[in-house]
Amino acid sequence: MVNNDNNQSVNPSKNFVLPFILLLLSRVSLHGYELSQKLQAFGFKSIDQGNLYRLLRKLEADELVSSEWDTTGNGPAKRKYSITKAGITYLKGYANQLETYQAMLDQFFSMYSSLLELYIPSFSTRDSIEKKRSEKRRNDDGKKE
Amino acid sequence: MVNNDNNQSVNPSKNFVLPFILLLLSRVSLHGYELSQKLQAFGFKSIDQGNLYRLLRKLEADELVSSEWDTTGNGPAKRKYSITKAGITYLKGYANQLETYQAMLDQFFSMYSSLLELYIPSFSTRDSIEKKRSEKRRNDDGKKE
DNA sequence: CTCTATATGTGTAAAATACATATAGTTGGA
DNA sequence: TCCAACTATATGTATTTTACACATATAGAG
Repeated sequence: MVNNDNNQSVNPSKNFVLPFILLLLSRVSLHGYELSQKLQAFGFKSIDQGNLYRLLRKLEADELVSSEWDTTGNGPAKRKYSITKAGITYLKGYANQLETYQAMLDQFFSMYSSLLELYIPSFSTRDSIEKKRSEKRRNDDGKKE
Repeated sequence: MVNNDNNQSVNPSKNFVLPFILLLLSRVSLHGYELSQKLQAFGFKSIDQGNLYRLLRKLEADELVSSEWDTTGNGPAKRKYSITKAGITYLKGYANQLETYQAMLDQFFSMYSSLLELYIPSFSTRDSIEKKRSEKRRNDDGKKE
């Protein structure tokens, strides 16, 4: 059922990996094990193989993705997953939720940074990370204009 | 026990509200119901009253916060919570985790935006929000320099 | 017969959530 | 003054979901 209601709370932990899967599939069709690799690149360290395949089957049952067998190439047939129109709609909805969540994190770190600056002596690690982030933002902005 | 190990995964859902509580208390001591209100302002829509007080008691048992009775003012005595040194340390650790998470969200939206631009016709809402965010970032960066 | 790839069963612990109930002091009105 | 309503904190309990882990199964390709 994958949570098709509108009661998504501010906490995105209900299948957090799901929007990333849909996002990846929205760009290009992928097999299960390819997805597993891409998700690791996203920062998901340990995706259980069995649970990933199970989730994909559920997504297909919910018609958020579709699949067809890919018999080209070596080895056994691979199930190639693609996103559906409903999947894109769902992805959009999930993205809106994540946006709220991202805003909360921004707010958190805004307060957190000033806290460190004011009250806590040694915060070099956090400071350097925040600096990197600012630089990345400038680059991102630059690309857009 | 509040999760004092180092096995925090990339998914921050284990008591997501907790770092926000610690952050709020790191600035000023607060009563339970004040916290409840501030958390709502942060974006937490529904904090169960009983569970919040229960969490605060647990945080005190774990010595991440301390409390004393505040008998000034009207109404019954209020328990005034303050963060402890261990609480600040814990907050720092949690902030590092949230940072990883924030980076994932940034990556997500970076891909998501370009996806919308390339493949999906009407995305004005999302676009305007992303524009606002970019502007905010520029302002934030400006303040730092 | 081993490797790759997909698939499903099962169990457990933690987490999220909800609702009920309890205690006790404060306040305002009949 | 008594009582009801309100504020504030506190704890019990139940349910469902989530996360995670591990085992096992099928089946084609080489």
